[in-house]
Amino acid sequence: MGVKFKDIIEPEIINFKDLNGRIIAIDAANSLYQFLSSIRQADGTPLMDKNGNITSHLSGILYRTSNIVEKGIKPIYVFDGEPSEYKENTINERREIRQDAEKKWKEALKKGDEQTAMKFAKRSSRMSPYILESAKELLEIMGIPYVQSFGEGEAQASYMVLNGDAWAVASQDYDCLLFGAKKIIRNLTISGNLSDLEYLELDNVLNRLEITREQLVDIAIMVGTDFNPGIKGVGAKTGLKIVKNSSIEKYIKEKGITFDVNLEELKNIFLNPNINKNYNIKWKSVDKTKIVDFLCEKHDFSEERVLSAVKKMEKLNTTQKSLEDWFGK
DNA sequence: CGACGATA
DNA sequence: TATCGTCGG
Repeated sequence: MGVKFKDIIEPEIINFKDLNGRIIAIDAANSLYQFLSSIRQADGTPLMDKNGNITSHLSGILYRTSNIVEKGIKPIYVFDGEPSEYKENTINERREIRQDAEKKWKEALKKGDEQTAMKFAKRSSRMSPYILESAKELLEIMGIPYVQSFGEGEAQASYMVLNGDAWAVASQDYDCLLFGAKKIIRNLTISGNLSDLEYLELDNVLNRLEITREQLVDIAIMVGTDFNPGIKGVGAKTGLKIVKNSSIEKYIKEKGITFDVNLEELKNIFLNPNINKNYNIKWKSVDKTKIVDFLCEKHDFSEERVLSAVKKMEKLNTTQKSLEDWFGK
């Protein structure tokens, strides 16, 4: 879900042109979830090949990636590793929501209520090992690099920006601000009004709010994150006031609030995440034979459509870093 | 979500 | 050229 910062964040609107030549670290889990939940038929059934394998995510990766490559962007997909033990409650909660949604989806299908069916089908989306493996296989064939995180993908992607290996992180969640991503892009999609990409710079966010990243993390912990439930009644605006006029420590002491986890450890999930520093990034040209075999032969995609996406992919500059990333700001 | 054809 | 509706797998 991600931390609820909407009330204190003022994103800039940018255009695809502003990303020309840029390396973007894409939160893979975030993208895959979007594809799985939204690429569906009217009754909520995902796209599938004739063997019943889900292909919605493959469709999403193929068409979105080829589009952004055509626009001069060099993508890197960053996959999640092992979740923190602090995330257990969130994971269990999500599983229950999914299972409940699946039940309601099937019930609505029996009644022939497509709208309700679709609503619950979207919520039933599940990230299986097959989804992850097939996504990585497609990226390899497309010549798009991906990085396997040790922990949170957003933490890894944020580090990659800090380290100069990517220009920005693309994710719908604001969590990468907590992980220290200097630049963040939301709505990196081709649909939408072509120019409603949201852009955030961490330093601008902190300057405007007149707080430090540590204080932003404190706000998140009070609002609630994937790793802790937060404090009831504290939203982003209240949290901001607390860190500016007082502190999270003083506030919980005054209110007699106790966390059932160690506060410093919770902060460290964001401030000192476990990072895989041994990654290498290389763009290759798309393998036309393999992509046709994988998508058309194995997964029943239309060859005509795949080839037109392949054509867009051929714009990819396969040098390791773009000029902008060597010399740019 | 994004491709593609229809429509104007 | 822009917007809409339906299909894709």
